[in-house]
Amino acid sequence: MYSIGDIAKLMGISTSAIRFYDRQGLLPFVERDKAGRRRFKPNDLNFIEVIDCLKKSGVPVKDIAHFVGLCMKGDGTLQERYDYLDKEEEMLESRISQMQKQLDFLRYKKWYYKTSVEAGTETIHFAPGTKTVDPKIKEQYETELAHCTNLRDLIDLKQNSAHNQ
Amino acid sequence: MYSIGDIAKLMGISTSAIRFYDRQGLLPFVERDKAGRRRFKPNDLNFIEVIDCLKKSGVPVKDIAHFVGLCMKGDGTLQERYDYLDKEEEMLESRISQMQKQLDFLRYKKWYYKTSVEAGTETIHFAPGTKTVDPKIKEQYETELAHCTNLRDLIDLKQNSAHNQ
DNA sequence: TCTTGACTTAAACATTGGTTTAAGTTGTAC
DNA sequence: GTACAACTTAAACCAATGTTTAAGTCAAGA
Repeated sequence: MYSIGDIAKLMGISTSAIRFYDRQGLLPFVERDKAGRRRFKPNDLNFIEVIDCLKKSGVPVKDIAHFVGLCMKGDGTLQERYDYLDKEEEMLESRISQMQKQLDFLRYKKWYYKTSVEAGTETIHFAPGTKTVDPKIKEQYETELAHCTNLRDLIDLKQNSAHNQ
Repeated sequence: MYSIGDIAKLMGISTSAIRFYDRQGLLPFVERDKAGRRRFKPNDLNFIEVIDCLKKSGVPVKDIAHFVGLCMKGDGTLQERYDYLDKEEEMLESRISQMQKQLDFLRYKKWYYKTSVEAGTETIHFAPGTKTVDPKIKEQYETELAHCTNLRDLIDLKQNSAHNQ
């Protein structure tokens, strides 16, 4: 049996967050001792793990409460629970590939600033005679990316770290 | 030149969101026509792209405003801007690997429910004589995962989709 | 017995990220 | 010249996700 404090430490969250989740219907399975204190059973950790996973996946509390509600209803909702997780799997996959896209763009911008720092000015990327970025700069990055074997060589700036000594 | 409505369509967000970002200091580079309306220059799209990328990466508006502030200060902040993006790259990488972990767990749970649906009951995963999940079930999944060639065979439920016809 | 620490609740508060509303301005098309 | 659509602002409002506060309960140890 675990207290709310034990679970808080275990999950790396605050006790007030756990009470909040309880209010929102995420923890209907938690029992109480005769003083009214929450007592988590070992099996409750299986629920906690799923809740934690869904939270970290960016699923809203309300949606998680719906899933937990299905779990409490017994074997009649197994298919529904599978379908729910199937949908969340798809959402998570698409969120990950979205973030991978953003990461690719961020790396282009790192290259943009690495080369700017090396040149001492951003103007090396400007179209001749303007103060605006040359539209072809990104293509240039993509060409360099396609021909390079080590991404880090392309985008990581080797700091001449004399530090402040 | 683009109006606020053009940009809204382009980015797939509302005009009120754009005005909110402006209030928060994300768009100090936007000019106005003599009637006070925002006029986005083609070069502004480079800023918009970065802002959009950082937003989609989960960076708070305040932090993005700080980066945009650096951009407005000219070549003196190039190193700082690089360092900022470098930090965001790391954060994004760690967020992606976090989500990948959650995805792996979600797939275990899909397997758990796929096999439950096929058996008609969740009790197949319970420890003998109890109403609680057998602690060894996850190991069993991991063994099956290690030996399987196609993840989808392991976790996807083939619906006997007679549908409702 | 008394104190201490961990728990309980309800209700107020805080923050982030916007949306909505109300009132007004402008350029264009009829 | 008048209507319309698209813009402007400030301020109010909203939902999600907790945190904080105030007042109280309880078990264990000195």
